Amino acid sequence: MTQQPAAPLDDQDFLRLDGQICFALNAASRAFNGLYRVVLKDLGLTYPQYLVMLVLWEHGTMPVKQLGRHLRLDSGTLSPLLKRLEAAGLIRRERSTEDERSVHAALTDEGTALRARAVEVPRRIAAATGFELEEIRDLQTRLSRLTAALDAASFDEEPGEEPRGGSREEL
Amino acid sequence: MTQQPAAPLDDQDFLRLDGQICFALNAASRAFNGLYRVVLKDLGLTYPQYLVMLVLWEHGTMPVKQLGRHLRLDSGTLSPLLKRLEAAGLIRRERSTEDERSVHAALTDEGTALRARAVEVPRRIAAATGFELEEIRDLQTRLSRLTAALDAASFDEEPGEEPRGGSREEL
DNA sequence: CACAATTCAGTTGTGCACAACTCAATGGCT
DNA sequence: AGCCATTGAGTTGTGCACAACTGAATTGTG
Repeated sequence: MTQQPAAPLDDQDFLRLDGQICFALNAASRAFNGLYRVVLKDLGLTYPQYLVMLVLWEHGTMPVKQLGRHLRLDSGTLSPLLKRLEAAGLIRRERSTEDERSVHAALTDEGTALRARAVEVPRRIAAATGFELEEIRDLQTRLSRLTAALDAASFDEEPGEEPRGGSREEL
Repeated sequence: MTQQPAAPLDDQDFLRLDGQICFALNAASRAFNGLYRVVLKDLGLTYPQYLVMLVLWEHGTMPVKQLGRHLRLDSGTLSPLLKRLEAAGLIRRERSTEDERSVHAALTDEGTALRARAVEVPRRIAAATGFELEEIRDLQTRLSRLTAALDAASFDEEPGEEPRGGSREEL
């Protein structure tokens, strides 16, 4: 758009460009969040809580650790979030008997029942955005590649970190 | 990937797909944030603070309101953020004399000087991700379109909200 | 001019993200 | 068996996002 064919980019251009892509991704994420906030209000869920419920609806009872791998969240985020879901009566948390360090998140009847009302969420989102399935798929693929690249990059930039278990499951 | 040519998607598929795109965008945003966190640590800036500084470096002194339009943030987010930037000595905040409701954010000498160290940030990010300029541009365009669509959608979904000034400036 | 509506920054309260930490349970190693 | 590093969940503290609100300054209208 503003780029002339033969004009080399200077520092100012790079900073401006950097701001643009940062901003675009940030804004898209927040805009998405905002739309879901509106749609999910009926269900009494926040966006991250919805993501947790989606995983549980699909996979059933699951230890917190594994939930964290799926959603790429650590216990510092999940613990209070799950506590709120439990307070809302949607899940139960029970210590594993075979490994008492582990806590399993399980759907309550109420949590299971909520799924019936959640099935309309994707429709409402899709209808609101007017996006084609293919378009969504394509964007998702690009974002996943971006995430993978950024992960690897963060890892390299980190001075001396421990390997942090590379066997992440893809959702 | 898992989609068969002739198989119609049922509710479960839609929920799973919804989880995937939500998750992908969320994860990408956080991964980006994480990489910037590492790179920006040297400058003593967080990612949103960096975005604010980028705007000020490019445009100079600017009222909080306008900053909010650029970054799509309201005073509830900007006020404490700017207070921290002021505490760090990077900006000054001064009430406008012509309109005492308005507060202008201005760079201090220290804030201006920080730009010299910030010019390497985009290079480090670019080097870390290995992305081509064109690829970044393309993604940015898609995300901007997505944001615009989501904005319009949120607006339509909102039961009865006030117009909320539609003259947003594009960064 | 007076008064009501609007605008702007700031505050409060809730929830998420993440680093750094605690603590108990576990598993490997001698 | 005894010791110690590791693992898993949770807590604490900081910062961001956003809704709802406050209060002061300004603007519009009669």
